[in-house]
Amino acid sequence: MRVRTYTRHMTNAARGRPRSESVRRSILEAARDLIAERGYQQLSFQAIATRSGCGRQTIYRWWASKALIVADLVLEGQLTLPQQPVPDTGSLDVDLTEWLERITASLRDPAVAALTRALISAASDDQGHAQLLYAMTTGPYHQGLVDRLARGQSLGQLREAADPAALADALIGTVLFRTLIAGAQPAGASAVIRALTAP
Amino acid sequence: MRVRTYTRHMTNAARGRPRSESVRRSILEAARDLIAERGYQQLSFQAIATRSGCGRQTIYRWWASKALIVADLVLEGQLTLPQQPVPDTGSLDVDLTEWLERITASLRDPAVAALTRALISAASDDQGHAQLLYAMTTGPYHQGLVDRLARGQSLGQLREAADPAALADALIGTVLFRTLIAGAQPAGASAVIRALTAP
Amino acid sequence: MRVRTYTRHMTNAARGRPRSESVRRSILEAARDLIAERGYQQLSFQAIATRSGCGRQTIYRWWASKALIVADLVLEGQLTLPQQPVPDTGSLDVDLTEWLERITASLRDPAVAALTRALISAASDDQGHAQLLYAMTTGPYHQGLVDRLARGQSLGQLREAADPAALADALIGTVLFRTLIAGAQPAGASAVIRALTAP
Amino acid sequence: MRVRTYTRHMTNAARGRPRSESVRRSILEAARDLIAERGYQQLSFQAIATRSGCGRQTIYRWWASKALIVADLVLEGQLTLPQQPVPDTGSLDVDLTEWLERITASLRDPAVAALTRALISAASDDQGHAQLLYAMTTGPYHQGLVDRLARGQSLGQLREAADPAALADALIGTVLFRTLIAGAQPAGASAVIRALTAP
DNA sequence: TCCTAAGCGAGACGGTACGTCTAGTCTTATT
DNA sequence: AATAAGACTAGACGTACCGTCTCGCTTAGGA
Repeated sequence: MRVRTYTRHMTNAARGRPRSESVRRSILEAARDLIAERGYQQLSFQAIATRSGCGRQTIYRWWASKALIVADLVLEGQLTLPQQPVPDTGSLDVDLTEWLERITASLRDPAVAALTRALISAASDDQGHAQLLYAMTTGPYHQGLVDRLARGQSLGQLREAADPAALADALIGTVLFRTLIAGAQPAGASAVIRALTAP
Repeated sequence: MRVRTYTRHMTNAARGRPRSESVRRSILEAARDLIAERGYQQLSFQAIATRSGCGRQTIYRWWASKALIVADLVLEGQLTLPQQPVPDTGSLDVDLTEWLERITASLRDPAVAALTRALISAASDDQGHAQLLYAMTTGPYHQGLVDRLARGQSLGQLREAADPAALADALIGTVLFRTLIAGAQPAGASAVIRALTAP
Repeated sequence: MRVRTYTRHMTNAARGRPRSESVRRSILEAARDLIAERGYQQLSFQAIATRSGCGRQTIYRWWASKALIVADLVLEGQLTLPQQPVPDTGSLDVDLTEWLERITASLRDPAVAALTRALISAASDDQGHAQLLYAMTTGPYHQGLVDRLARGQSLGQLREAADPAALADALIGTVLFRTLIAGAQPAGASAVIRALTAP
Repeated sequence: MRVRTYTRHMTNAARGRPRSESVRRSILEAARDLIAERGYQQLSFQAIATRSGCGRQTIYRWWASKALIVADLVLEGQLTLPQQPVPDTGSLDVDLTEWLERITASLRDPAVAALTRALISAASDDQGHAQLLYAMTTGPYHQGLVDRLARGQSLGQLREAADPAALADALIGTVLFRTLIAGAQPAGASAVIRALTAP
């Protein structure tokens, strides 16, 4: 991920023609669109170059693999599970179910599903960056979930033995796995919520 | 998967040289070994043919895609999460934790991890066969988990509101997702178990 | 040069799809035309494939380098100095001058010049095949010249000390060098002839 | 070849930073060494820049093509057939044979052969500058040969009908052609000498 | 002493071609 | 027919150069 840009900052030399920001954006946009249209597996450097109108070498110069392009898409915020804030109506049960519904609704959009699936493929593809990509994918709403679970726990809506961070991970994992890989409704997550929050 | 073989049975004509079973097995074995060694993404028809010593066309004749070869590997029982029976010592908490430990232990074997990851990639790759591949992957131990959860529930070790089938799905999903994609320890699953089974 | 075809003959197995003669010819024709149009240096596997309508790999399968394609063009007789028989009117002086004139006339055709220059470039380029290419280039008329010189010598029109084979080489070398590399009229060759044959 | 420098003289403005003579020399030296090591075909602007430590643009600024760099190498005297004076012992036959031996001996040095071959390639490559490059290559010893031949002719060691200039050209052409392109011993030239100078 | 013009190292950019690999399809002889 | 063999078109891979284009820095007059 822009390791070279980082190096530049280190040496603060800034020699030579500066990197073109517009080219960088057009590459990321082309990659995003191609993933949405045909999926991560079909994505190729060639196709990105053709679509974005740049030379193939320009992509190789900045990204070592498809997985790292996907990582940059995440950093750009162009590729995440939609940022769904967890509501707080006072009832943990109701709020988690509502959040779950919103997440699954947005995953019904083929483009969003394709982009998220790309993240999973990228992580599965490239074990060296798996944790990075995983953190990028789940990070944004992990914290929101943890906070909401902890608030519910302090009100006695979640038993003491439950670890909010672990539960948040399990909920996200279950949703993504069921929805994107199994291609099924994430009924399990909803049931888990009920099992956890039942009095 | 072997659609043509099926057609044969229908028309019961069976003219010409019969399909070679030994070739079929050597192809599947070659595919299995190549997945274990280099992963699903790197798997190619070419490499399978070379390794198994058959002609490339023979593979194309019987399998339309890499994903369907993986499906056959599952049918052959050469490619699944290891068949871990859920123990029953009387304590649901202890038994689930034990099962979880065994599963994660077997996933630490790189070959097993690669084969399982291949199933996930194949399902993610080929949406048309996603549910089939998903069922093949999780089927073997899904039922065992459901049974054990139901027994615990009847003994009051799991609250009434929890649906054993949904919980089984969530546990499996969480384990696979965390272990294979995130490349992390499936701490979440363990915590979920504690949260669910705490008195 | 068609080493693999030769191997085929050796093992006389002839398994698999046989090589397409029409493709082979279209490749050689495309190469010949491209050399005539743009020169040997500009010739590329890419361009040959595009022009002949074949896949690039097909060319790599049969020829390891541009130089060897040129060698095959020679074997095909599509690429030589034009086959000019040395006349025999009885006067060595007159006949050699006549032959020289015909050769230089045909080299004034840009296509012929380009093809012959390609042979020289190929030999200069690829030291490993230099002698082969040289023999291919000069072979066809070398013998004719030697014969004519020997006949003249036996009639006393060429001094005894002159070696016909060496003189033939020198004449050809001088013509090609002057015409193709220096881009000048091969006045030298004509003068050498006069010097040699003067009484 | 340094067209811009010439322009400078015309406008006698000479503003801005003057051309660096040290950079110019390091570029020519790098080109010379690379030709000696890997040949003219493999020579690239890129490699010259890397080896000489200058920017690529600096080379493009002053030379339009590889062939013109070679031309400058000749002007610098860094790239010619070795300057072999033609001896004069009184016997034309002996002297020419001696000269021929020296020339071929120096061409046995791979670096000298590579540099000379580069000149031929450059001339063959770039028809626009062919005569220039040819003149640069042969010029230095052409005159020496002509002089020696004329002296021999005046002593009756060479028949009257022979044109010294044309014979010099033929000798040089034969040597270069046989040695550098055919990769063979220039036996022909030696035989031509004997044929010409025999009583 | 500043200003302006040009040379220079560096390196990004759109390209073309390389040589290799794989995908699918096809055409042989053999089994 | 199925099989091994392998040629064929197609196209992606990652690399190397091409020729062009900015950049910041340097080095010289001339103002």
